[in-house]
Amino acid sequence: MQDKKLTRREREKLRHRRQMLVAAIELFSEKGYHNVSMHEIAKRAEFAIGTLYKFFKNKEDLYKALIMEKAAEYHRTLIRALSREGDVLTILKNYISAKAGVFADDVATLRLYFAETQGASFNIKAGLDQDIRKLYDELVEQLASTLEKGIRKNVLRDLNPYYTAVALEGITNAFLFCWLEDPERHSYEANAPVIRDIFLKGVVAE
Amino acid sequence: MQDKKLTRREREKLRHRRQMLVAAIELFSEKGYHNVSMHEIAKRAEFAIGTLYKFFKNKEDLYKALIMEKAAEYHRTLIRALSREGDVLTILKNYISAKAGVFADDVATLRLYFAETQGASFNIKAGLDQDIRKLYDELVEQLASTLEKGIRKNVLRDLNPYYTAVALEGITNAFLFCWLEDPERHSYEANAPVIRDIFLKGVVAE
Amino acid sequence: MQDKKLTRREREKLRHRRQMLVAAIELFSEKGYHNVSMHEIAKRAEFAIGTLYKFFKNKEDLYKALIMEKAAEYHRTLIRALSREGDVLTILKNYISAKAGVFADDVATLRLYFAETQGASFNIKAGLDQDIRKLYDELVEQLASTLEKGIRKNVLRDLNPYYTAVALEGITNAFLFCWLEDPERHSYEANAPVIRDIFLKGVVAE
Amino acid sequence: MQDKKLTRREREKLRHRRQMLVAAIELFSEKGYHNVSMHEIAKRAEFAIGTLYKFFKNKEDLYKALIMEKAAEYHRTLIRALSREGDVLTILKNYISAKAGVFADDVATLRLYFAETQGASFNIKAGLDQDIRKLYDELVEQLASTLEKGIRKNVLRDLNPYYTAVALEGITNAFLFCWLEDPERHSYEANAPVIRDIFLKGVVAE
DNA sequence: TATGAATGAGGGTTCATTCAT
DNA sequence: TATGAATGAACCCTCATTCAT
Repeated sequence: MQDKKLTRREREKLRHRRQMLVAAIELFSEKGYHNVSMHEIAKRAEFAIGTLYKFFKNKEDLYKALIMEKAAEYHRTLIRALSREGDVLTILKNYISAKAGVFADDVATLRLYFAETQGASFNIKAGLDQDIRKLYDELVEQLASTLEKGIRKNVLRDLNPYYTAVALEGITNAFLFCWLEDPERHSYEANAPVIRDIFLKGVVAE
Repeated sequence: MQDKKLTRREREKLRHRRQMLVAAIELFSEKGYHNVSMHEIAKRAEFAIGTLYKFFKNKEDLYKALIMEKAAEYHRTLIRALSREGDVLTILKNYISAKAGVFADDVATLRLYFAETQGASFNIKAGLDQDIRKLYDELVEQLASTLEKGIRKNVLRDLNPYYTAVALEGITNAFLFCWLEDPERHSYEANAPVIRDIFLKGVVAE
Repeated sequence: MQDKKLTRREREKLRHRRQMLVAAIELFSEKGYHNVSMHEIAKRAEFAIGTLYKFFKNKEDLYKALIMEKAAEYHRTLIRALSREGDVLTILKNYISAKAGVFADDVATLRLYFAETQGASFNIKAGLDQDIRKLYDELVEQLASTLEKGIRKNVLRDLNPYYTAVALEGITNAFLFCWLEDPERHSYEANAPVIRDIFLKGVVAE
Repeated sequence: MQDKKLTRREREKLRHRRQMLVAAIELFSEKGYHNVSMHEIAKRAEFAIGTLYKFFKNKEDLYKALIMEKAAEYHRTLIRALSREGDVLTILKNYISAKAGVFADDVATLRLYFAETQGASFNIKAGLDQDIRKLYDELVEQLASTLEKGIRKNVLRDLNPYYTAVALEGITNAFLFCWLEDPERHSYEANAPVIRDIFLKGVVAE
């Protein structure tokens, strides 16, 4: 966050690290973890292979760092959207919109995130699975507790909050996926109202 | 389909092929495409490596055959559910239930199917993506046209049929995924009513 | 031992294994474990690198197999020499001669054996050290017990049998080493009488 | 030798060099030449890698410097022991004792020295072999000439002086090796009388 | 036809060494 | 002079695929 107090050397190092991560995200997102070699990443980042290994212990480590940094940011944003003051319906609307924001200009990362969370990832890195799932579970719980609040206030119908959260996730991710597959045709932002329309109509009381 | 008219030789061959595919599904589903070797598959199927290659041109071919056979069956079942006579709401209810039926006792294949369709699969086999997506698109179109029928008959609200179909897919897949991750805790069948409740409430007119 | 009952395939496999070990011994002996690559060994043995790995799990495994096979043979021969019937002095003379026999036409292996046992080997393979040392310790114990017999019979002076065994090993190995360094100048066989002369004179009673 | 006339700068430099060599000896002795990296040595010596290379042209150079300095000291001590005035038997007794003195409190270096001289060292540095062997050969020659003197004076039996020297080296090294492997159990100093007993009994006249 | 030994390209990783600061 | 980031050759090993039997 605060690069200010770093020496020039340290700032350079951080910049280099970021360059490597950018190259890696691009390649992993284009071709998938197993179809990208460390040499390829190094080349794209314009560093020698040895330099790459100075920054990341090994390929799995690099991948994990990359995924976890992005996932943490994503979840932080969404948790924040759910934590804001206000009535439940507004919070849910904001939440639906916020989902687009995080990856707005970063389809590559979204692809990776989906590959990891939706696609029955196969333990690329032992532990990554667990770590990322923990984040995801936290998010769903938070969403469920928001929904529960709405139910208690009779704003929402009396549905199982957990499964309602799952349903909302399902819908929003489906639209994100549409956008991912063909960003020209399917704008997530433009479709957010559709999501709200269907989902909220399905869950609000009365 | 019709093993009857085949010679014993041909029947044997088909049986062997099936044995290989079963071994492959198990392994791919446990460990993912890139973490399974052809030798491993051959061994599990109790054939020599050379024999495996007599049946499948290469690893990608084997994988594609496997995925496409299952996907075709899956889509056939769902398309059939959508093609039945009857009122739209009943069709939709049946459709939601049918989704569970296909993979009822075959989590392994479901995992693979999800990895391939939800998880931003990375062109394991050039072309597989296209082929499977074509099936999927057909399904969504068919679903959309069913919904459209409902809209025309004023059974459903006037929503964009395509995106409504996307939303339904999103919800049902989310529940399938829950089941996949923890079959003990999250029975898809038991949750089908929740899906209907939320989704149909969201889309039916009045 | 008994190749007779093996199929042709199996005999071929054994022959190939032997060819690989021969290539490996030559190279390791010329340049040392760390200065020889698996590719080099494969090339010298006229096999592809992958074939080498079909026979040996990894480089350490190959090395260990090689060393242990030779060491076992060496120790078997010497133990046999010590186990023969007869008076102690004859046994010792035979033992001294036998030391040459094993490596008579295989300087390469002797070099490796010395590197491993005399040269403070640095655990090329965890466990190799232990395994080979166990063999060596057995040998020294056996030698010590032979000497002890001689002492009890008053054929030898009353010396500590273990350290006397160590001394004999030291002398014989020193001569083997001479031969190893310059086989033309220092024949072990020709020098065996010198060893007997000095050592036996030093230890016999009277 | 003479640090006195050196400037502070030069004295510092020498101290640094010594620190590096100490770190290197420890590591090489623990793990062997090939299992120690230059970075490791630099770190242990608490210098930057670049600084290490200011002092030693490369890894081989560092190793050679280290080995040769120790070897030179060792041989100097032994040659001195052989050069003293006095009767041959006393000289030999002193020589046997002196062998322990050099490495008395430096097992690390002894390990390296043995790895290099007994263990069929594999030309870690082209030339090191030759250089160290030259020292060794000088020592054996000197020892042989001492023995020859004894033979001429009829103090020793009429044996080949060179091979007798080889035998003495063999015995003493075997005991040093015992001590090296298990310093608790096998004290070289305590065993020196055994060596003298066996060896001298074997070589003295009458 | 079924077999499995053999192949070798290619990938992950290490580490001695250099050089700009 | 001391530093340590950067380099890239070279190594170990895997595995999809072929082909003689």
